[in-house]
Amino acid sequence: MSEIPKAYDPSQVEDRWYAAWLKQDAFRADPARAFNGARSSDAEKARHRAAGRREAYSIVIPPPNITGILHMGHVLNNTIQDLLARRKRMQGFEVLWLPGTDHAGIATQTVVERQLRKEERKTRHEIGREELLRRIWTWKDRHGDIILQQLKKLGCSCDWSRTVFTMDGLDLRAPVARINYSRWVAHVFTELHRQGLIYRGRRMVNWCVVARSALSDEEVIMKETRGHLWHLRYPLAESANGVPHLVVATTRPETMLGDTAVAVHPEDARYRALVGKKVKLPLTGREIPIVADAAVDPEFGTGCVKVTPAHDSTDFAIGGRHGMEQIQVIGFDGAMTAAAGEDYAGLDRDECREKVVADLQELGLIEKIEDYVHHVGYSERADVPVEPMVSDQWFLRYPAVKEALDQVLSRRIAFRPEHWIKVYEHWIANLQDWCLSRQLWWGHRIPVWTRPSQRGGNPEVYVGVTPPSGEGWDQDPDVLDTWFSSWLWPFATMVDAPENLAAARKDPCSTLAVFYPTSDLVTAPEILFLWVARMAMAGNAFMEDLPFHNVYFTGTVRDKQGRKMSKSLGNSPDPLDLIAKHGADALRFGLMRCAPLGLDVRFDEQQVVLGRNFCNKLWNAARLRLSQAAEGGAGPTLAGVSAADLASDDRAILMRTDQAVRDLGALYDSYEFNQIAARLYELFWTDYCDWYLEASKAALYGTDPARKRATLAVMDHVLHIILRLLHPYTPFITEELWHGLGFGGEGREGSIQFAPWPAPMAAGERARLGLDEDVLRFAELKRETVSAGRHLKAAYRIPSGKRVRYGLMPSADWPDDPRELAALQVLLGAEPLELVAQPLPKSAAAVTPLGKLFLPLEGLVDAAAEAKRLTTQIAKLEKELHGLKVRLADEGFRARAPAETVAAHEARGREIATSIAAIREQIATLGAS
RNA sequence: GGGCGAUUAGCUCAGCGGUAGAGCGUCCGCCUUACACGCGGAGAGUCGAAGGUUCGAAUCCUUCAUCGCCCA
Repeated sequence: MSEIPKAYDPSQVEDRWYAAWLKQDAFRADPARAFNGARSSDAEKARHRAAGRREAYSIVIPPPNITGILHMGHVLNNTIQDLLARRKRMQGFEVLWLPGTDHAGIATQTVVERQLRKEERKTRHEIGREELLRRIWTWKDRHGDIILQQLKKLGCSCDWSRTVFTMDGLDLRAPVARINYSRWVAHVFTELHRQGLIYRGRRMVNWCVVARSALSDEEVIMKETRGHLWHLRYPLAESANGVPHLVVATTRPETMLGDTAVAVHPEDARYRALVGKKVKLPLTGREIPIVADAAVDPEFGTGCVKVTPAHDSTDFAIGGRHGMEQIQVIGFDGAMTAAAGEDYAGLDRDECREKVVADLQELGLIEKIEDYVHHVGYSERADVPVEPMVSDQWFLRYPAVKEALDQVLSRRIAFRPEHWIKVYEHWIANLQDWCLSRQLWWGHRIPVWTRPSQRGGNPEVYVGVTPPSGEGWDQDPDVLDTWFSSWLWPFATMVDAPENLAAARKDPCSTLAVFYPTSDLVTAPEILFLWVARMAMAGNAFMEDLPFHNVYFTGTVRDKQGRKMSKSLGNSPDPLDLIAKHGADALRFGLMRCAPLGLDVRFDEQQVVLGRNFCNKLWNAARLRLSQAAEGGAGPTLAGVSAADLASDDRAILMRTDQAVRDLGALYDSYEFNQIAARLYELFWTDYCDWYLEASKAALYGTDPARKRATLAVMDHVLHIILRLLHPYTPFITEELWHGLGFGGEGREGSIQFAPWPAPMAAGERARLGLDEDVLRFAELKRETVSAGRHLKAAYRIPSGKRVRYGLMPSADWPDDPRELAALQVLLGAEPLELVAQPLPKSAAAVTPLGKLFLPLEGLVDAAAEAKRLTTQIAKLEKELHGLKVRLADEGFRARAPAETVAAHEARGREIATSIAAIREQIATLGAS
């Protein structure tokens, strides 16, 4: 015993086991020994099973971005995936958890460009496209899989041999990729283009001036912003009815330099007479028309709005309807263009705003400035205001929209929690075409080539997976949105290249045939549109099937005060620090314990401490068992144990364990991971440690070898189950103890990872061991009795550990069984516990379900205090009794409530009345003692 | 402005029609031969507010309030 440390030290255990698991190839998924359950009839399943094949279970990881480092959101997300995967492995499934990373176009290119600027004071244009890409690949070599290494510290059981990167196939230094992911991206583009769903258009798009690229609508975050509403005076070019000027209200005065009109609502009587006339645009001298357009909201400002077709999407539409010119005054870099006029050209858009306002003010053309709260779109990555900009881009009309919607509405794709269905439905109903092109270099280059036509006219266009033959072709310089590669993730990670899709489908042992569709997807709701919805469409469009059966949406991990974790707040703990301090098991268990389905997670390091304490408790429960090893039984089996060998505590823990096994099944079915953790905690800590182990000490330290043998058999049986139930949550310590307790064996087969998931006990076995409801009922009476007895000690300030004499005057429920007396004695810390026929004199007493309990105090008993204590108890009981009586006296209740309820109330009433009588009796005897 | 979610003990959450629960924190007592990362005991809630349905509501319905998220 002494060689096993008292406190559990995870640092000695976790890395060792992770390395062992990798060596055993424990996480490798082999399609050859599996079959696709979702696509098999019952008869086929039976045939597969007979051939020794396992049902497949698969998860694809939401690929973290190569610039990322592990944060609490990843820990939550990946712990959930890991515990799903581990449980399925134990349930006998062939599990594929497929890992990988995504190339994060904007983020990655930004990181490397920043480095370039800092270290060499160069821009990407100075070093050129090829050199920049070379440098990003080098950067990726160094940093790209940091996060995957971190997931290993967390214990994630991914099949690392299948790791995919969304730009696999593009690295010129490694031309042969296991999965040519990039070829898939080009293939899908080409195919959708062929179907006419991808087109090129000149449109108003969201422009990020930092990335100098277009963004999709989903990459724009609307932020509430305190700004101003500037009311500008635009003088009329020729006076009309004595009106000197119009007042237009705007949140962006700098755009006035690009105004091409003033617009009013056609029904607006105030301005009807002015439509068709002109105003003189201040600062530019240009004359621009006053037009009528229904898009104008007469309630906004003065009802007159300035129209800037090149810099506002509503104005773009108005401009289109009225054939207006688009004057681009803000450049793609965010600085004012020459078209803004020589006073403003070259200024940053923010500086320009200040100057325009100052200049107008000087001219007396600002009517007023109001504070104004409005919503401004920000670039998700660069966190700067997005500039609406007209440019030529590639767009996609989404494919398979109907299928993707129907599958979610019909629950064929089940969302958990379900309320995300409505959000999904709403988004689908309001779909806008997806702007696919990005003006970046890092990513999948758009597979479109053009060359000038030989005979003049429109240039030739070629779209294809491989470059066209012939001379003079130029490839589109832009790359595709990163999400345009991510949306293929569930299947493109499973087939080496699109041209082999048909073969993969036909081969029943291919990864795709076995593992697609995937089973569960675990992700954050923030990417419901960016990723989940689009995967559903891509799956249907290219696999003619949904990509996953279940989608679990995690909550957001927040700090104790409910704030989102962020770098700037510094409130985001480093998970690796937490692992170093408390262990990965502790982090996993602690986090899962406080992460409810459908709610955000309030995280605090205290939760991890709780996890650590739990692991330590587990460690010590195993130590207790090992300290008894010399007299150990025949391993984790109850086969040699008969009902007669078992005391009520043995039966109770067997039943509670069995009940937990059943409860956990239902909780896993409903993805209530925090409840699972709580249930495990209760079973192990409360039921097993606090009650069973304490009671079992009567047998362990007693003199009856048969009792001791039976007790050890029960301990082994229960520990054997508890370790397996806990393994998905705390994989490392359970593996360590599995072997420490001698349950495991050599190699992969001896690992707890492949030990069968505990099954509910068969009815026959329950009957054989005498496990029935009466056992639990009696156990409850015993708990109440013990609590009452301990309370007596505490009430008289007797240290709980001090062994003192107790007397029990048993009630009718007391079984005539010396084993019960021995257990009760240990649980009470009594020495001795005597059965008595008369009240013990000079005693404090408690009325318990199993009898009157006396604690002799040899003159220490304070009759007044004792009377007060007992009277308080009576008051409590009487209050409850009163409530019951009122209800029972109610005719409506008697007439309408179910008979069992009435009976239960009556029974409880009798019970209370009996207790009250007994306590009164005790008070009456106080004076005599 | 539209939609969704939350509101239960100091904190984090269970309970979702029949006597208000857990963990943590607090207080008191204990180094009781597995564990002080522990053990025993105690105190603590008019279940956000107001109506309604019901014999009975934390639980179902309506309205409102506050907070959060998504979409405009």
